[in-house]
Amino acid sequence: MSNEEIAQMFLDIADFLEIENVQWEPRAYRKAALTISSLPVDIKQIYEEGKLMDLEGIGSSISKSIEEYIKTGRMSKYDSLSKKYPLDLRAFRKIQGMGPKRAYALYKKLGIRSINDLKSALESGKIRKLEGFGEKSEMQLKHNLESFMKVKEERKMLGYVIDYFEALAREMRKNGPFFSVEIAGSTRRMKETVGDLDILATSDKPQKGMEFFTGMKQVKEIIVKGDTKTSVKLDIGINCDLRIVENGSFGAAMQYFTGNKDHNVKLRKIAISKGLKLNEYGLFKGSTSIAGATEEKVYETLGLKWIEPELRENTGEIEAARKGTLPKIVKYEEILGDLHVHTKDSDGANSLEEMVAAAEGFGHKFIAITNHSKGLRIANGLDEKRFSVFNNKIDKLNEKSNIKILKGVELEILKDGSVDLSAGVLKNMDFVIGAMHQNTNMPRKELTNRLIRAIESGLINTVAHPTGRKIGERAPFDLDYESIFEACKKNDVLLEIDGFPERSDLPFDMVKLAKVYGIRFSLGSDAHRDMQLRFIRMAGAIARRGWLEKRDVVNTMDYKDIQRLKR
DNA sequence: GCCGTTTTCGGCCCGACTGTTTTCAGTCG
Repeated sequence: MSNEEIAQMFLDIADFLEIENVQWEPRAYRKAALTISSLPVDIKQIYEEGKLMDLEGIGSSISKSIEEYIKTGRMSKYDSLSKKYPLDLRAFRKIQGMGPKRAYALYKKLGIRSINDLKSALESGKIRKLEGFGEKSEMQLKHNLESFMKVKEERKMLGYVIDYFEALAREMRKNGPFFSVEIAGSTRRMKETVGDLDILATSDKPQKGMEFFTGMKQVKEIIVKGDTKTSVKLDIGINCDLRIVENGSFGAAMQYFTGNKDHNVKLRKIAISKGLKLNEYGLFKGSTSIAGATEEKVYETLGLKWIEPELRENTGEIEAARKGTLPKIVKYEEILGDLHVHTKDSDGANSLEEMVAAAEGFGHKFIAITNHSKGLRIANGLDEKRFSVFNNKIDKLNEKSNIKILKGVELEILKDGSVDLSAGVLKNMDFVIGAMHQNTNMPRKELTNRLIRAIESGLINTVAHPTGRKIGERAPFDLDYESIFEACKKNDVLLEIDGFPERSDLPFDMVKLAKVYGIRFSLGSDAHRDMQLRFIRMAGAIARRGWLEKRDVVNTMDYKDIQRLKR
């Protein structure tokens, strides 16, 4: 049982109800599904605390369904509907242009239940003869089915594609018939993963703008093309939407296309409550636009302070903007260095000198080299002897280096919570990251105690990638995070935000939770080669999305103050 | 089915594009 499973069941129910032309309920179930799939904790835990109804979009009826499923492993509403409509909606949902109604029409008329059924029906040419379908629909479905089979459309990790995105926007600015070109959407919010790229432009020649865009070498395929909206598939396998608006609407459009959806819905409701209407073209009183050229004016007219894009997730930022209590989140340029970097002395690809030179190129003031310790054999971890030789090398390099190199280690936290290097060696280190890499499938209580013992040892500065999750690969550790946070606070131990894309750990929602405990954070790229130093930006993004301020992030301090951190 | 800065009842975001339609339904974001 997982949050995702329950979320999928609710999405199925929403589709079933849509087939039955039920009004509004599909929306309610979809909202509940979204809430559940984005929970940072197991929903069972929330159920056990009796707090299901506190969740957004979950009321008495849906919470009863969740309870039934947790207790019995079945959900009667889902069971009866899925019996009535035996369709593989989960697969169909992933095919562009295949909504619940079309799926049902195909089932009713041709008995299509699965992807395979759909495939053979398409091959036999039966679909084009159906009422409501035609040759073009059939072609389109064929095409979209193919791309579904080829790549199971997945989200990309932003850390890997953001440079490509920005280069694309730069090229449009430089050579296209646009006044301005800006990236919006989840990229602007700096979400860890993105499903597509949203670009917004202004131009007095929208048609020419769209021509230019669809003719770019990165564009592999045109999905839809109009004067204001065009969607394409890019060569890196991700869709890109371009919207062109007039200058007077640019702020409203930036607001609208930055999202997220819930944030926007709430803003529109505020507009309605003031007798106004908000859409991507502006904020309107009747048919008169009273704001729209800038985002600031749109927010201001709604009685809100402008909200940083990274905060726009409808997790309290609108209320804070109304009350004027928004945090002054840490700026990217306030992050002065990187506190988690490897060299080829353990499992990195570049030498110490190369990494330091690259860090200087990135504008860092300092960098902590944190190679693995001996317990992590697979990563060629260093023992006491190798560390003392390596640290001497750092001392020497520091004499001529333009940036400060901190002596660090990513220290293995063993099964019993002890660590694998002697206190003597650790004393000479500037920055110690404690990490669990092995035997992490222990029961929750044991794993929690193991980590707490390390936190209380007085030997580590920070807990590396605290949840251990890897996006799309590995689930987070089964830990009692509240106890971990309490222990960190009590012992003045930091939590790391690891910006390596697959890790993105702590995740931003847990950063926000941990901040409440008064914990401070260290940011690291976890770079294993020079170019990966760029991932510090992603760590900064998570910090911002977690509402952290400058004082919450030790990377904003002078290196001398980092050396003086308590251990 | 959910929710409350009008409301415990009566609303629920809204516009673009496409295809198969002679005026709109379905899908998407």
